[in-house]
Amino acid sequence: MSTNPLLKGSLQTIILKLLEDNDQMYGYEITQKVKEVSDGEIMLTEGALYPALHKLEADGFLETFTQVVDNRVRKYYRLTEQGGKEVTSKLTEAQAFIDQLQTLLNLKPATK
Amino acid sequence: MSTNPLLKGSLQTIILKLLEDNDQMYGYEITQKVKEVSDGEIMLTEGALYPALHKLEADGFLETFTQVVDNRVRKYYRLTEQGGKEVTSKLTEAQAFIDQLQTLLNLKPATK
DNA sequence: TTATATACATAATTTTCTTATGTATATAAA
DNA sequence: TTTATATACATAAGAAAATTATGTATATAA
Repeated sequence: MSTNPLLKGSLQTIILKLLEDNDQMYGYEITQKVKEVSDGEIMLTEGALYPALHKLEADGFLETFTQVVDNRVRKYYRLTEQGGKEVTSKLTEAQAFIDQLQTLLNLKPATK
Repeated sequence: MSTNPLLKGSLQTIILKLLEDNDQMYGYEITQKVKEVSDGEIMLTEGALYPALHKLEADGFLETFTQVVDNRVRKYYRLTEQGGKEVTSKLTEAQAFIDQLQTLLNLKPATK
């Protein structure tokens, strides 16, 4: 439960980037990966994750296939070609945002 | 206009930080300052700004007073003591968020 | 048998924006 | 002179994107 209001807006970008690095992932795996990489600080809630995945699929950025493992269904997501382009675009946007925010908040790391 | 979905959640922090640096500011002045510092890339809309200011005041972080300049009313905002503490808290949170996001998106500047 | 982990999903609600609209004065341009 | 732009506030309608709460179902550890 990230309780961090600043997470708003960055979820799609995080999902797309993970799928660029990992080729194919299923929802639960994404939550665990984010938890792991963020040292437990960012916990994706299902109520945010699944609708976000569905929207990215509806927008044509992700495609899916299912697989049964241990009698449980996993729904895997993979980037489409359009999704691949979208990652680049979203990452550029994210970098610009971070730069602007750091400038506005005076959080720029000292230039060396 | 900023159209940047990543701005979501950072507006309050931006306002509080500006008021930490500038002692007292009025709404329109804040929009111009943000525009200036961000090289015109971030345009605060009134529909976002004024409700945010009102909420920060209702939460006890800001206090107000009005002044008439050239027959036009300006509503100035200033940090309360509680607001002063809130800035520190929000900035810490913002820094943590930026760090996590950069890690997740592999945007960390190379460590030297 | 009970709690926790794995795995999906949706509904109700809240927060926080965008867009549109409204009021009003000052000043520069046509 | 009247029209556009800038200054200055505000709110309402609607959309986007979360949180919180539920719900279903299986596997495994206590």
